[in-house]
Amino acid sequence: MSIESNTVTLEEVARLAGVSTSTVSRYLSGTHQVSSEKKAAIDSSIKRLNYRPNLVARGLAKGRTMTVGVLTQEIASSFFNEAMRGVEDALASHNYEAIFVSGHWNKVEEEQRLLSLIGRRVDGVILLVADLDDEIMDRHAQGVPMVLLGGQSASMRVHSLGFDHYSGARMAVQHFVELGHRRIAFISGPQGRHDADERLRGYREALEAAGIPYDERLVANGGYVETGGVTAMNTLLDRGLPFSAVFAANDDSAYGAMLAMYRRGMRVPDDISLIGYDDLPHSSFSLPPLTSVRQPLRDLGREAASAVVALIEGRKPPRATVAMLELIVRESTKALPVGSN
Amino acid sequence: MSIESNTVTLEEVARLAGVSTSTVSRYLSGTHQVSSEKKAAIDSSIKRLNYRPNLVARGLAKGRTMTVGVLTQEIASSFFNEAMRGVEDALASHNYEAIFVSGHWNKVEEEQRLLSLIGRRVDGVILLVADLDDEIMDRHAQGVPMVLLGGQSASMRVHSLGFDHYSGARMAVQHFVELGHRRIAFISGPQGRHDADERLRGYREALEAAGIPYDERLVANGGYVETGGVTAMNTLLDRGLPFSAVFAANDDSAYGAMLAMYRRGMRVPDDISLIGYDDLPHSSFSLPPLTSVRQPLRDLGREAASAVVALIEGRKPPRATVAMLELIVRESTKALPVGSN
DNA sequence: CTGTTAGCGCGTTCAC
DNA sequence: GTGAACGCGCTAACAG
Repeated sequence: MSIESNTVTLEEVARLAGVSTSTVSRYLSGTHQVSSEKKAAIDSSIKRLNYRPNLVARGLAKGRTMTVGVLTQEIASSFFNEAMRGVEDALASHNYEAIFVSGHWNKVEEEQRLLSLIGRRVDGVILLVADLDDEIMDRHAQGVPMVLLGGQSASMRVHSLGFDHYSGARMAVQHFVELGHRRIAFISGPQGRHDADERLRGYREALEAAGIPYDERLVANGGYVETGGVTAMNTLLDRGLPFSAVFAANDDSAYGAMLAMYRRGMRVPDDISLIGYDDLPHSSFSLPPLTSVRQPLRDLGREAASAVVALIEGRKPPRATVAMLELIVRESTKALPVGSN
Repeated sequence: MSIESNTVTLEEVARLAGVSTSTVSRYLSGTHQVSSEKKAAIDSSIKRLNYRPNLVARGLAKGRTMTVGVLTQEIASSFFNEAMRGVEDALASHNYEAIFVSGHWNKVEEEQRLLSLIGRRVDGVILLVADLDDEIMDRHAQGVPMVLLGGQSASMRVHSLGFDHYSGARMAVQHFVELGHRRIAFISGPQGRHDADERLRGYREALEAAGIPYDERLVANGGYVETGGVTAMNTLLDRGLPFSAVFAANDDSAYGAMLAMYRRGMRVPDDISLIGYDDLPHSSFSLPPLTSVRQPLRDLGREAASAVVALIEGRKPPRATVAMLELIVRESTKALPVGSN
């Protein structure tokens, strides 16, 4: 029978075990040897009292909390899920723990949360696609090891782990080209956001590399969201220019595009081929299952975690092992019959 | 220019301002009046040193951390998103903050995370659909105010805020009945899980209420996941019994069902009508947009938060205001032509 | 109103 | 190996 109350302290454990608090502390942290008789006494004492170390006190005493804060946008988005898993995994293997807070795509809130994390004295911070200004990141990175995952900070203090959006976009377009498509439209993401701009650039340069002139009338903004995808697809279709393929800057806008086509009675890939980006879990189950560019989110999360830990421990973060982008080919793309177009 | 270092303490602020630490502390917490000259001195001192209170030390001193821990399953799932937002909102209005950790649907991990939260001395805990045994919840609820959102604990100590899965299921089936359907299949969730069982019960009793005999051959397990939905739908179809409508225990399995039909060239709702449960954000964009049962997740999250705060402050949690379930009718359901079936 | 003195629970010297 | 004493940064009595 364990005794109740959550306010059992190390001191009580020590008293019951007939030893000093230092001994208990040492035994718990495993830093020193402790005679086996005392070990036993302490063990049973801990069990009887149902003792749980007070992490707050420990944190204050050691000046380290063994936890890293993760600032995400929407704490629940399938996009972030994989990355967070990677972060948790890697952290756990280093005996650190992650706590999550969310910024809700709002700069002000984001900074608040970041400050709160720092106030909690987390040992490090991982910014999962932050929207923060470089200057702000830089300022706060003075106080705590910080890595930015999925972005590129100008600050020397923050360790950036970017995604290669440019190459991913090129892969997608190139796949269309290989299938014989030449009239390829693009549903872009939010202008001004680095990742969105890079994907657009990839689209343009892949076209160029294939000797296909860039035509801005074949580009419409989808803002990375489903409704935007619907609108963009309608815009594209209404402009009346022919195209046989569409590359959407992310899967969500691709879903929207599919819905727009569905409403018009058009079929993917028979009428138009479609490729998305991010390879969300759902993309295996859309109608039809969507061809998409997959980023090794989990691995990237792991790397981010390893990087903070390295930073925390005063080492320099390992060189990023270039994670491989992958085009997951499903059923939304189809070769263009020779001679058509 | 603010000075660097994150190790600025209250004491340094006090010294620079020429006052005692208590005065600074009091000014910061606003518990006592402080002369306006000192206020100014402290303010400028804080600014110059770029002081941030050490929340760890504060937590130790006060015995309260002003934070509640939220244990979720998949930290990033659209299902939990709304609920978490509600939790954050309500908590913020009470000056508490939320930190999230995830149990990954794994009992062992779940308990670990819970212990970690308690070790961090959070003032309260919200279990967002926990898988924990009643006994374990009960044990830990001794030490900290605990509310279970989306479940029903046998423990008197934990404040349960259940969802009304039963009624939701009845709503769905009843809608089918009103549309003239009588051969209604069901894709069930994981057997043994309370919510899944309740949805099944709702399905059965709604049938009964409509004078339709329950036929277990019209039920197949989808396990709440897409792949399960595919399998279940195939099973149902392969059994050869006629049915004109399918109620899936959640949206994910409904998506799977749609894919299975798509593969067979069947159309929703022309060949078969379909209703899901949870009304995930994506359901507005599936092909066709899915009719689904929506739970007021955000409101429930708010209630959970208000309940923990009440518990923490020694009040008794307000009586749950019965949140309304809603059937969101989209395009996956269709009336059966009179005389058919 | 404000300074002084004690802790909060734990890790960590420093002696033995 | 082990205990005593001190300190982490802050709040909370206790006296003015």
